[in-house]
Amino acid sequence: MDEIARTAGVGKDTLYRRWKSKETLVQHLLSELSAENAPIPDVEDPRYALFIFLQNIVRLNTRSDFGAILAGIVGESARNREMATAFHQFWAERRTIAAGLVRRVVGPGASDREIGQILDHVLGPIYYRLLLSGDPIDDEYLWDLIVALPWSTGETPDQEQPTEKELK
Amino acid sequence: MDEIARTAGVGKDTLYRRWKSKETLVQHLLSELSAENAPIPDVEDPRYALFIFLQNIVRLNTRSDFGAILAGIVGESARNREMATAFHQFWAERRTIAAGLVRRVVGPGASDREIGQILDHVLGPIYYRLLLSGDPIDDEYLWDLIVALPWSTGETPDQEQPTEKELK
DNA sequence: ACATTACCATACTGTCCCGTTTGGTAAGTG
DNA sequence: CACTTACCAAACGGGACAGTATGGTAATGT
Repeated sequence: MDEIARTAGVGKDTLYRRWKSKETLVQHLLSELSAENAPIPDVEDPRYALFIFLQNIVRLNTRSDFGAILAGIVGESARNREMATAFHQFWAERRTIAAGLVRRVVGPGASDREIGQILDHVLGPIYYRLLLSGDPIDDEYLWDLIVALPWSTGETPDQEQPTEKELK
Repeated sequence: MDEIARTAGVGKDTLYRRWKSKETLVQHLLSELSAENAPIPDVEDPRYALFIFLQNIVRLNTRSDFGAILAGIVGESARNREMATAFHQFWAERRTIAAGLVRRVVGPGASDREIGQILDHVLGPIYYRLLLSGDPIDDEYLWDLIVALPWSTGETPDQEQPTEKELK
């Protein structure tokens, strides 16, 4: 808090006038950063859109302080009940966003439960590597995740990956 | 620390005589608890063995303080470099154990990279729910994870799940 | 019997950090 | 000008926690 106020050139007073507690601030911060740095890609191909989305998530977690913040919240949620609920609510928001992308990939026939499972299959390994094992995540890994989606539409996807240039 | 000493009926003095710092204690604790509460199941059926293994992981994280400890370490690893390396090493150990179980499921033909990916597919969703989304994990969910293994041997597994009684 | 050692329990120190309070400053309003 | 409002900065209070120090107790060794 002190550091946030200092680096923001703002009084802690002002922070607490805008947000009721540290938890609400963090929750707002997570949603804001996520929406800004990992938005819904404006791409027509469903799989490619999902790929870019995942790529942005990885970039956000590895190239900025977001990953460290996230890890810190995980630890704090273990002891702080309010923080835990705020954290879970954040993930619920993010999941609905990602669910739209996934549904475009697997088709509208999938049930909510199926969509949820697919989300776990896509996001789980990513955050498992980011937060726990520490193994690196490259584009090929992300693409394999998408290709391996169990409920993918039957058409065999071409394994070719988009070049770095296309991402921008 | 105070709580550990108190619940253990031991003086904090003694704790610090046996372990140099809190970090070393926690590291020892992780390996010990994992090996003790999530061992390699002595079951002949590979999928069932993997199922029990995952079930023990979930139980360890939800029914004891292990989950909270784990989350705390995640947070601390974000700022403590030594803790991060020790943490990653812990996961490497655990992965090799789980890799043996997975290899029994998918057959000896799988490469190390494939095994690694499968491990991510199995463990990722579990820890994603445990640490991040907070969604509950029941036996059906675990079984679906195993059934969905992309490199499973061709035989279609029967969806029937083992009863609670068989677990002991 | 005496010294040493191991040990539990508790108190203590230093640190960190959330949230509040206070003092001082500048802008806007009547 | 008087008054309110918003704001930064710093200090403060309180609680949590890691690690150390101290006192007392029991066992062991000589």
